[in-house]
Amino acid sequence: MENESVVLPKKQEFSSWYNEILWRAEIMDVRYPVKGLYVWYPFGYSIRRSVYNLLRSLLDMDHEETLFPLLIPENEFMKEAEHIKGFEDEVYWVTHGGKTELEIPLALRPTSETAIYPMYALWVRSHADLPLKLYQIVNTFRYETKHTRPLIRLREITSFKEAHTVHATWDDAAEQVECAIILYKKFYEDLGIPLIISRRPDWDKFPGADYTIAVDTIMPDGKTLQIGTVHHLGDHFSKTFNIQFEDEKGEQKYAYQTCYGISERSIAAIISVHGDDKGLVLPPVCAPVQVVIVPVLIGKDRDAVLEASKKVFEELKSAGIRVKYDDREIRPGAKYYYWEMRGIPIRVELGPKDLAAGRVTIVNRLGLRGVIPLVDLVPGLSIALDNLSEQLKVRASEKFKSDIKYAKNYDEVCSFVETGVVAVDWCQNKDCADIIEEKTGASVLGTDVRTPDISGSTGVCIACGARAKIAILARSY
RNA sequence: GGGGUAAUAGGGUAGCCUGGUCCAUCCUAGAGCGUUUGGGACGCUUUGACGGCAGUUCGAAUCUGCCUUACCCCA
Repeated sequence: MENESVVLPKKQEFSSWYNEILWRAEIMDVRYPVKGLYVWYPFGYSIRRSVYNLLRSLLDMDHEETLFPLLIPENEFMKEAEHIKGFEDEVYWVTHGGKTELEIPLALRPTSETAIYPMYALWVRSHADLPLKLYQIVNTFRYETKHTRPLIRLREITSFKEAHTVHATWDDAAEQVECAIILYKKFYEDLGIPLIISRRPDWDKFPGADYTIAVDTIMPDGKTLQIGTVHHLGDHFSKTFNIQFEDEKGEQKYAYQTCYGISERSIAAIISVHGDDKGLVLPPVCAPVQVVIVPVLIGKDRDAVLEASKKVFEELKSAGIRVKYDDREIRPGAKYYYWEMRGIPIRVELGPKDLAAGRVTIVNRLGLRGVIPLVDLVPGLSIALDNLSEQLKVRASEKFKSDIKYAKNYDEVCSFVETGVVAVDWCQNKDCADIIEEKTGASVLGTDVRTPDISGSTGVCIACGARAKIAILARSY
């Protein structure tokens, strides 16, 4: 019989499952004595590192990495009116140096536009300097007043990847927005996370942006999680920060900008989308350990098994597979549970029977068993890893599709929204959105939805009957 | 934004009203020893807590105030 205390809550009880898995799989320790700040365990941090390596490798094709200061002087921070309005309630201020009150208070960046753009004003001189595409991976601070949650709603976002680009024309910037979306699509596709890509309604766009495109995924409880945003900033910031360039004709012009970000919510998405009742499930691409070797040590073949396991380890390691050799003095079964909780994609078992047969037994994280002859070790495991990646992707996308439904009337909206995401026809009018949000308890995520195939649209606003477009309605984190 | 409830070992609880043998308990974790080992082994020994700061008192986990944090309800 399974002891209840060692079993994870079922994934259906998402909230307790999530909190429990964070410490059982050693991702985050939530006991740090400041609200909304959490500690990365080394294992969690190693996941973070491999996820961000992937993100870096995608960005590095077309961007350069940089690093700006954490502190932003009040006068710079206060320059862009819309931007301030969006953030002023959640900024931490540094007001003292030691006991001396600072002449100009310093903000802990809630995001870095106002840190970066004064420098961009110095760096951008001519059209030859454009486009400028930089990014940084930093911590940011927001004084969240509600319900903080590890990796999801934080007072210190520890892993904010923010890119900031500058272009000569509005259209060039718009094109960059599309490039960023493609980049994020690729990133999440590699991680097997399905996306809703949509344009945020005007009242929900980034403070100071022309428009915002967001990528969301669906959590196990049917709520959406925003896991990336791309903003077209127009020339709002270039005018306030005086980012000008000389064009081919020698005229001074204001530049157009974009910015786009991804945070550790991407890791919350990996945990939540792929995880199951047994624990974490990591796609091979971001698993800090892709293969764990568990020697099965019994009786007299002990030394031979140990030696063979070590050889397997060396072979996989030199083939570039991230592999772990677990030779702890505990029973093999305990190791199986241990590594399943931590989401390791493939377990290699090697015992006396395997040794005699010249093979290893492999079990992937979804429970698929097989054997690989020792002579085929590396190619065999590469295939097994690829298969698992594919299996995860398919599983996630099937669940995702079943979570989105088109609703043709209020009754359907109200019932569908309890468990998932709803597509409705909406006329784009704020008044109608207020009515819809009021009646359903969900909010408008966005329009111009690109990802899911939604059929059945009537083209008529569910609230007022005017001409309408599909909008996505959801409860969200 | 408004209201409520709570905080005891790594986690879960009892004790609090009625201040005083309080060495409390269950699970887990850590240390040590022995027997084990193809899906979470077992036995014995041992470690570990009253959220923080003040106050009342001979004496505070227990009473009072403030702070912090968490959870629930309402807008």
